[in-house]
Amino acid sequence: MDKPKGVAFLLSQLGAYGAQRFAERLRPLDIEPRHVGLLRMISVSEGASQQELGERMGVVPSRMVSFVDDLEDRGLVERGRNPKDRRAYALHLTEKGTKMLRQAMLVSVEHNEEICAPLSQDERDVLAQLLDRLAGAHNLIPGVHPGYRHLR
Amino acid sequence: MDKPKGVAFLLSQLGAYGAQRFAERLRPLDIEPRHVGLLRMISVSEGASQQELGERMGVVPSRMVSFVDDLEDRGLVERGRNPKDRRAYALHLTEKGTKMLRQAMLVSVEHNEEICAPLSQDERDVLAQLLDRLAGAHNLIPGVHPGYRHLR
DNA sequence: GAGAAATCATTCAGCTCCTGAATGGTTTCG
DNA sequence: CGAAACCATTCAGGAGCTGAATGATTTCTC
Repeated sequence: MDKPKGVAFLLSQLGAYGAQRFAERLRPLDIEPRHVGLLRMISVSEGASQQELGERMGVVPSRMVSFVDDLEDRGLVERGRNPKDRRAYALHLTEKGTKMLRQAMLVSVEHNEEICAPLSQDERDVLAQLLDRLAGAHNLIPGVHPGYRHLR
Repeated sequence: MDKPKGVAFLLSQLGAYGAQRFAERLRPLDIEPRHVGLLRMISVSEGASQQELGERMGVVPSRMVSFVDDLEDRGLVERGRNPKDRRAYALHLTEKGTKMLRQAMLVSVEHNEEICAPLSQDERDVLAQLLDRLAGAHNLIPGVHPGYRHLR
């Protein structure tokens, strides 16, 4: 009765489940998964404009506005002015934002541990390597995906 | 510079990407990924009620209504009356629905092939086995996940 | 250098999706 | 029989996404 499920199907299932669990784990920090990537992106690209970041993450400008609004409302990022170009902002993390990112990274590690728990260390390595190959071959960049309705 | 990405992160990325690609492949059939699971569920549970199916797939009754509406509008399923219980429907596929499911399964196989293309057959087997272990250990049932906003 | 074109951020209307609380008809329980 | 449980449905409310405008600024072009 149990047909062997395809890899693509399993990836969708596990990806969706993992994202959901990660969101739950982040709840005490009052942020969501999508915010973590943005925080991280800002931290490695201090002073970038919204559009620069949006491009790298595959997020259209109008969406970026509300993402950054979210983080600014929480006091995690600041929209600084760029003296070279007064149209664009120069985004950077506040102190609170830096701490928050650090917290979120810890949560992320815990979460990863939970997901991998059923596997031995060797198996995790094998899995990580295979997934990395797939991600590379399909040109996946670490970004914020547009919301999408999910799974069969 | 390239930190090794966690398994959980890769799963989310690949799951999201795969779901998106699958949706694109289904577009010519005028259905979406979520419909495929429902068609499949109905086909293996002929005459089940909406609530039965919803329970197995983790979908609340009010959502089920519109899912079934979608399929009924496309002429793929019929809401038959259950003579034993006139509150509940007895859902079953129309002939068109059966054909559609068959088509969708073909698309699904193609899609899986595309996702796995970068890997050798042996590697696919290893990957499938590891993912299956994870899915089992985390109690994932093949269902329609509630929509969720995705990825950092 | 002045006017035209491109660029950055923003707003907004319109759409889809999801949830939870009612509602009506039907069955089952006591 | 009357009360409670149950199936499907509707509906209002909220969240998220998109694409087309808009205003401010910069860059291009002659």
